Amino acid sequence: MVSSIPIPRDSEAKLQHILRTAAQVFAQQGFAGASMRDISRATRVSLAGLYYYFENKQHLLYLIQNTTFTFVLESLRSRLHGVHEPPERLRLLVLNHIEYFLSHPNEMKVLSHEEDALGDPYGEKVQAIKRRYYALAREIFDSIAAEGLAPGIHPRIAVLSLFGMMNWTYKWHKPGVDPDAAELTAAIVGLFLHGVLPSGPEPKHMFAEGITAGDPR
Amino acid sequence: MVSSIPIPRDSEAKLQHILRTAAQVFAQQGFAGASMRDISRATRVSLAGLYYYFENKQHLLYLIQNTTFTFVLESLRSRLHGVHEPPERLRLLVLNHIEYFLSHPNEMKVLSHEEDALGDPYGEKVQAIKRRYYALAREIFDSIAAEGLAPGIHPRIAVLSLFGMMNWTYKWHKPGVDPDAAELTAAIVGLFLHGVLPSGPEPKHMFAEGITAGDPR
DNA sequence: ACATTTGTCGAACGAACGTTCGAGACGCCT
DNA sequence: AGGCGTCTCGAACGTTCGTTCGACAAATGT
Repeated sequence: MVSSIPIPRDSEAKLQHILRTAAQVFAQQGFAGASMRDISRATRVSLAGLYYYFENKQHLLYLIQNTTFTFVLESLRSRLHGVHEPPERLRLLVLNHIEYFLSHPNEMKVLSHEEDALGDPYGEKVQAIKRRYYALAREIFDSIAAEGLAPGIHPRIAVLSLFGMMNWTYKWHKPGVDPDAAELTAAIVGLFLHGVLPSGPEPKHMFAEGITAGDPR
Repeated sequence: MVSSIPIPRDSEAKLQHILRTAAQVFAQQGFAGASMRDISRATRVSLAGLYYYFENKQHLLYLIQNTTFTFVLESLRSRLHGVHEPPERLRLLVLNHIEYFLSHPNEMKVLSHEEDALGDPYGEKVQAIKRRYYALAREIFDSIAAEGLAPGIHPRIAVLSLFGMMNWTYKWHKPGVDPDAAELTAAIVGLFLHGVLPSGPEPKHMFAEGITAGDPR
């Protein structure tokens, strides 16, 4: 199903309308699976008219990915400004990511799902932003790790696993059923820092091998 | 790049050859982005000849997903047989998943990436296996949670985050550079159960072993 | 008033798509 | 030898693909 918002007159606004709608189509059908005619139909812009706003189909995908990724990255930067406590910076990273994911699911799905779909005039530019984003996350993680890290944790694996948790949400999160951004952020940060097991001051009896808990059914 | 293994004579073996090679093509170009002619070229089977082995393109994708998923699920079942300690069962779940991921990256990428690409004669069947797989994971998690859980953890989110960590690996894991299945499994299980921060009685001065792991990238 | 820029689109292009058809080659039974 | 499944494929079908072209209306500048 496709939105039927009246098309704005202004040109810049119309481009934004096309990007939003195209993101929806790409999210539903995939980049290769969606045709320019599908996008023409969804946007109510004629097939030829679309090419006034971008050079070709790949360029359209690039515009979606670039504006989305740039916004997420800049939004994170501004949120981090003036915050120096490493755990809070981590929380802001996850919150920023998840909030955008839940409020712009189409764009984020396109960003996650069509990572390799972009050829190499455009592909390299998106990769560059991605690397800056990862580097920032890695920086935040390292400053947390400086205060002490669980033994045997590779930083690279830890950070990529965190991205795995965050980016996978688009496959399962149902708005209204699953928790909202704040709660989901708390869950993921908690899981990432402390895991699912209680790690408090009293570890009770560390799990002895022999214990067989009752089968849940 | 595409393999050039001599084509086997036996028919069942040739089907397997087609499934393996097609998985490679789908992994590289996506399901919608790969044409039957691409698969014909990669398998060295004529375009028309392919249709002796399956009804249409969707059916081909179904065969790949179904055989892969069935194998992973059955392989896990047999590994779990006779093992009753919840933590070890969790470890086997992750190990089985990661091992198959690293040894059959094309098939697993197709499984993760083309989840919705299947129309509804076939789609429902794959979904059914996926639900059984998730239910098994959820069962294992619940038996772990029965021994005590960190406060504020939703079981559904925890399990899906675990899948997120595991399934995201296909986006970043480089064989020979990143850790092998055993090590990656240990990292993910550790992360999932205890998080990245040192748990237990001594919160500080844990300068442990993970320090040298420079990020190759 | 007029020339120019900015948007918009119907119609068409050649190429590529998934699928089908009929014919033929091969091995195996009687 | 002859018939019969099994397997293979060149050639073609109709459809859809991304993209281009030229025409044209409305706004803008002078």
